[in-house]
Amino acid sequence: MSERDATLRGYVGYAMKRAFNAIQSDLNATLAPFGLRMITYSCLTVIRDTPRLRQSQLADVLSIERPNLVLILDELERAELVERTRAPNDRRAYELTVTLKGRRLCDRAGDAVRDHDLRMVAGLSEEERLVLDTALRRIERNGRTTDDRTAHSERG
Amino acid sequence: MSERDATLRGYVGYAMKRAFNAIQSDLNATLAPFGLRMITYSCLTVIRDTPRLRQSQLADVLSIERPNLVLILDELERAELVERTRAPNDRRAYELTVTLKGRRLCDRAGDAVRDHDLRMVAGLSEEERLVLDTALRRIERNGRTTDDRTAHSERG
DNA sequence: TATTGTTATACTCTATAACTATA
DNA sequence: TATAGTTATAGAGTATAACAATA
Repeated sequence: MSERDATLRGYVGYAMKRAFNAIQSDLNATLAPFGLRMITYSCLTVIRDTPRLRQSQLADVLSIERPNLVLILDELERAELVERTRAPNDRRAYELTVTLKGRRLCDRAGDAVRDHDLRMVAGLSEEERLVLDTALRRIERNGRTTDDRTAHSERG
Repeated sequence: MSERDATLRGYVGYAMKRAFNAIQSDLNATLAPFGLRMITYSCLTVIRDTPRLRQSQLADVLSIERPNLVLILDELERAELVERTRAPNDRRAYELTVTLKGRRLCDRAGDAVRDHDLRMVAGLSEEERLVLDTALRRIERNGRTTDDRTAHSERG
């Protein structure tokens, strides 16, 4: 049974896209009962873990553009999971905090997400999971270095 | 230096998203000089590799919806890389073929994509790359089985 | 009736420019 | 002048319903 995407299967990028689609789909199904999506769960978690986090810092951490974060935080605030409070020293900025309700939801959703994550790597040995994690970090890093290369060659 | 996304870093899915973003960004930069995107390159390659491929089959192979494929093929046909010809036995269907121009572009772009793919896994040993590939396939497969589970529980 | 390709449409995600209020 | 958050907007990518032609 020769697969029609045999050539593409030779690329790590193709396998990665298919694997990531599987994860994304299962994760969104996992989070839907909590009224969360991938990005809102990610924001909620980072805010809970980081005291006095500002919007621009959160955008940096999650590699999303500042304008796109605004609507996400509006959504979390409307759901009473997160609050924006003025920073005392800089009246331009907001400090982000989770509400009690937000903390509780984050905990419960976190359990579900951990289950989901384990489900996705089921059948892989502990060592294989370790190698996978190493490889993914390395690929992310390789991407940053080729970013630089591209930026330089575009400038000159 | 405690990272603010430490909790998220514990998930394979989070590492995968970041790694895939890096790949996607580098791949699109790689393909832009050829006038191609990830999806158009994928279509071009599968069509070149598969004689008498039909649109619905291509959509199945690449897991994209039939309506979305129409515009992609319009784009490839406008660029004179691919042709739609009526299937002799079934006048509803089209058979897809690459033109000579399409074949040549696919070859040249393929070289660039292979370079890109190797760049992304630079620093990983041959064994680590093998484990990575195994793991990604496994995750994709795990996603399909939880799809089934979801579908069943949704039905009853 | 079912299938192939198509149209129309809508929703999410992402990216950029320009604005406001502060610094 | 530069920065934090915001608004408006536009481009991808993705998903579904409904249609015409054909099986």
